[in-house]
Amino acid sequence: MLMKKNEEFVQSVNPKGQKSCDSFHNTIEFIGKRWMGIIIYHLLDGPKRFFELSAEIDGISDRLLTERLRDLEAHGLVVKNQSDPKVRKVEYELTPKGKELEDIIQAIFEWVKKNGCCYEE
Amino acid sequence: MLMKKNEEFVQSVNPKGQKSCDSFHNTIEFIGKRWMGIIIYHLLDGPKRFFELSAEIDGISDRLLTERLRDLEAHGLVVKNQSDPKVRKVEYELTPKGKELEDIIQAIFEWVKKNGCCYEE
DNA sequence: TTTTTAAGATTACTATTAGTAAGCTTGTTT
DNA sequence: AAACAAGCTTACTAATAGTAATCTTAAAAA
Repeated sequence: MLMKKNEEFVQSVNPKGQKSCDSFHNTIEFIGKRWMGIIIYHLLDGPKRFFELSAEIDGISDRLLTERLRDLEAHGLVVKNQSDPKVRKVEYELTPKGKELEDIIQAIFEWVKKNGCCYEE
Repeated sequence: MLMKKNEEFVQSVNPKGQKSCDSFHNTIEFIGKRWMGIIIYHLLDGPKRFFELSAEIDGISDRLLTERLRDLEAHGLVVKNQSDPKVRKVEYELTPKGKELEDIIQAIFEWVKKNGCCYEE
């Protein structure tokens, strides 16, 4: 599998026989949180205001948009820009680290392009 | 953003001004479900038995492993092989469609490699 | 000037999803 | 014959998500 392509990522095996891939695990679970991918996807366009994200992302609530943006901030993937605190203009922008998530989003796009949707309700 | 790289994916905008990207949305939410990525990652090694996945994936419960495998089956990403129904040997294997998820997993690996872990508790 | 509206949240509550633990069935090992 | 293992399923609790209402402050409208 991918380990062959990236020798650096050959996984060690712990005493229980489990692969130790905590940072991979943590990352995949973090960016896999509900709405996370879509938010990142929309931020790849450039900095956006809260209400813009809210309007563009169909179905997300203010509560979860706030929560996810705080998560992203806390992990250094997004910065919150509020030039003048007196003015209610807050912009959220991907950090360089956040922008590098584009490759992941791109890979998902490619998959969908080849394989179509995998999920319908 | 990525739309520039993939003209096919230029998004249309619906009357509410929302990007219409349902198959992308559905897919990202599906593969972003808790444990999904890790399960796919472990299946990229080749076909595996239930107890092997259970042992390799630190912290997953039988209940959710079953549930996720059923999800994956239902969406054609995994097939369940049980050569002889009298023998309790069940193997789960990625379909070609499932194997193509490797690029996504790979992209996450690359990100972690460059940027380190984004999440710790 | 008073009223209304909008941005960017927070709070309270319900519903859905995940985690924990036990149990079930059938075949194999001791 | 008893104990154990694979692959589930069930019942229950905890955590996360969804819905809706509310809040603050500033600017726009009346």
